[in-house]
Amino acid sequence: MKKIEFARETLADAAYAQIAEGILTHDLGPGARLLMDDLAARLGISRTPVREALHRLEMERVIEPGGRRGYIVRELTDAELDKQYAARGAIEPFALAEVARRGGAAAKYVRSTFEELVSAPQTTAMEVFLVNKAIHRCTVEALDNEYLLSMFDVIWQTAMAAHVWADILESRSSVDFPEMHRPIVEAAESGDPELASKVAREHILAGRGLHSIHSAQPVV
Amino acid sequence: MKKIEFARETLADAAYAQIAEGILTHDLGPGARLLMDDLAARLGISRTPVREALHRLEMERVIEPGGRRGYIVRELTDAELDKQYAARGAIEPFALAEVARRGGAAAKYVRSTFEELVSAPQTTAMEVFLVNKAIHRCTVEALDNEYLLSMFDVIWQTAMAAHVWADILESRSSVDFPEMHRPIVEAAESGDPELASKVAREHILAGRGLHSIHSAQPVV
DNA sequence: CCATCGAATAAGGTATACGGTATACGCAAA
DNA sequence: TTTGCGTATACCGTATACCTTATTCGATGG
Repeated sequence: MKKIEFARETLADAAYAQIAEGILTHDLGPGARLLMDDLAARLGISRTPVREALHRLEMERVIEPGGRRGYIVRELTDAELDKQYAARGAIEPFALAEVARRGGAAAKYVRSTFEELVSAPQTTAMEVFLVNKAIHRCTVEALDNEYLLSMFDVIWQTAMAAHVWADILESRSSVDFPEMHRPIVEAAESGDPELASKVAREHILAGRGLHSIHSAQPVV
Repeated sequence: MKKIEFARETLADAAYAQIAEGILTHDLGPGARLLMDDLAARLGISRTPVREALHRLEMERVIEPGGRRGYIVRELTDAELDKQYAARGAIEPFALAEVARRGGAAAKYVRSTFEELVSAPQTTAMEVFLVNKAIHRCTVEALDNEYLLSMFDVIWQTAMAAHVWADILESRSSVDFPEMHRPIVEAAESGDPELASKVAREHILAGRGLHSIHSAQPVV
């Protein structure tokens, strides 16, 4: 059941969602300049909520100030991807190990979330991104610690700007996303924190390798 | 030479700083209700920059929405302190271990930052907070990874609302803040990631214990 | 005294106007 | 052709007005 909460949604929230979607789907590609007046005209609303949405995206490091003229959609370099994956290394093994240590409800939560997500649609870049994020996020959610969640989100929000998700999708014939994550779930249920930490670290290392595979191909 | 950059400060930035200071110094105590119109009048500016500042503090979890009426300054419960310290456990041992692994410039940065901070003034709650934060933050800064830094800041920004820093200060006769952190620096220089991780974890555990000591005293 | 209803008020989201600053453009002089 | 200067324009931060919604308050009736 999906609770209807759109009565609480502000124009700023809607603007944020629209701009974020544009970034993820390449409508607003890397390096694109976002001017609040233009976006306001395009979205048919005033500048105020657009300004808020842009500030939020800035805080999430999805965009960066473009001098005196608006914002620029950030493009993640290889070096920055390395940093993202290093940061993932700080939190995801920690979280998975803790889930394994606790077992019980925490592990069950990871399992049930995974089973729901296995059959979720993954035909667009956005869907791939959201499912991947959700699978990893559930291992942190299971710990019921808002700080850990925010730390996770710090990384994954910016990952939105990593257009490599669409690129990985292009080579999907060689990548089975749900099955790649099954070891995560099994580790969560293992009761062995050391094993869980190891599985998470290896998964992250392998994930970074997927990006490398793409980078090795010529850009047309 | 200090570059003059105050021309870049907006009223929203100034409002943020003022409100944050009020929260840390108890002028705006826990549970206090912040209404943007009141604050605007008090600060002598319009609602717009105040609104921005409040949103920023909200995102940093220093304040939370108070239903339809403004924001409430959050008070950290014991349970939430536990979560903060757990989250610290994810990132600070990771960072210190990495500094130890790298050694060289990273370890030197931690040492030099520490030596600067040892003699920094620590007579007010704010000063104690800032120095403590800076010492721990430098172990993350040394890694030059903005994601790790943001993860660190996610925890420590909210810690601003932890008024226990002033309380710990009251019992300072039994706490030597700089010396408490010297093992951190030595671990950074040790070249031993496992040792560094252990030192960080123990330091965090001991730090949580300081809060407990306070909580055990009657509240007058 | 308590419950209900309508009006007033409080508070915030949004639209729009104003002003400041940086940048771009056009023109004249060297 | 290049450089410098003045003007116009672009863009954003801020102030203020307007509108909506929720809450509070006061009056009335049972």
